[in-house]
Amino acid sequence: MPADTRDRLLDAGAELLRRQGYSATGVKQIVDEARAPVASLYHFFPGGKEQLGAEAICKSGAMYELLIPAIFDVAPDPVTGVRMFFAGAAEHLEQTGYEDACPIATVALEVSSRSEVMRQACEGVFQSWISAGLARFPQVEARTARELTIAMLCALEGGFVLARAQRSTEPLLIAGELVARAVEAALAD
Amino acid sequence: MPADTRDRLLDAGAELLRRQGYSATGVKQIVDEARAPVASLYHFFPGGKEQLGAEAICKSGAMYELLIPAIFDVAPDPVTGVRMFFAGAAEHLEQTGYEDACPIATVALEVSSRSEVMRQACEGVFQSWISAGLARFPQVEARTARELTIAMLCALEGGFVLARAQRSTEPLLIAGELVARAVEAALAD
DNA sequence: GTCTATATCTCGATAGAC
DNA sequence: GTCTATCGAGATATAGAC
Repeated sequence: MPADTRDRLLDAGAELLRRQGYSATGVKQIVDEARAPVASLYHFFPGGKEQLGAEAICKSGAMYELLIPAIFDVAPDPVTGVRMFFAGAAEHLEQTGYEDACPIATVALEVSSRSEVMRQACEGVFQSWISAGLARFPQVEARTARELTIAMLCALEGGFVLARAQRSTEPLLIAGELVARAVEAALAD
Repeated sequence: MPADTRDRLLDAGAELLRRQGYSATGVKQIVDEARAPVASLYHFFPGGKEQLGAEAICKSGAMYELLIPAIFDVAPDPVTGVRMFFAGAAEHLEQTGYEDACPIATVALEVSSRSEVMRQACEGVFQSWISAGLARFPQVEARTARELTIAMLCALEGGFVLARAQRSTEPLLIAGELVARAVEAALAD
């Protein structure tokens, strides 16, 4: 039983946005991938490509956010959690031929100056990730937890940039180790 | 005395790639910005948009690379150098309305899976940045210097991603502080 | 090297029948 | 909700005169 057309469009859009970004992704490509007629896209998303894109970003963001507790909850401690998080990202990236990195990073860089709708969608996702990450560092004070989370996200996103260009997981793992040690130091205080 | 047409095309292309990425930048837009005829683009760059793009990325990369010694040389020590580097990036980003971030990051994410020519151009730039950064940490052993440099670039690139989406320099400064402390710790060993 | 003109294609989006 | 057909614009690239 296939998901309904609206869901298929969102999922197809999300996947294409993740891999090629917003500008390079055409509505034709989305509907083909979703096996949906063109008219359906404009039926479900009267705002066209931009509305579909924004909703796809939000959905991707919510899915990806679930990884944070999923990984940290099985880790023995936050430091190990950080290492596992980056190792998992590196493994997935490699297994997908360096295609599946962050679901929103490309779009965030691309359209932040060109579409306020898309930019705000990305901003919302980052905010939700920061909130979710914050909760993983209850041992330190709120301000420190916030900074550690933001630093972790920066390291992760930047790691993806270098890793995709170099077709190597090395930058991602080095960035992860940097964050792990920072968390370690914060917990020691 | 204006630069010759080829240079103007490269500079215009580099600026547009930095701000909007590869897919969103049209050749028409490049020649308009460069005040050059369309035919000139194909005269100087027979490989079309892709060749111009790759050369623009390389040129941007070489320019940006000069910032590394320019900043670190006037800094009293590497730790301060790192802080100044991130502060400078944050200031420039803010002053340009969050437009001028990394000249190659957007392209690196966008086309790494779609154009091998462009991907290799980005990879080459990152390699050269790593080499240049390495030389700024002569106090530690080569392996550590390399890891610090890569971590710094990851933090910088990721900081740009979050900063552009959030229209705030906060992520960039937090990421810079993370790296500064890591350098501090490495120098203390 | 630069000009004008254009070929060919794909883009996002819409119309109207069903 | 889905179909077919198509709009107008803009994309990359090329041709041929100068």
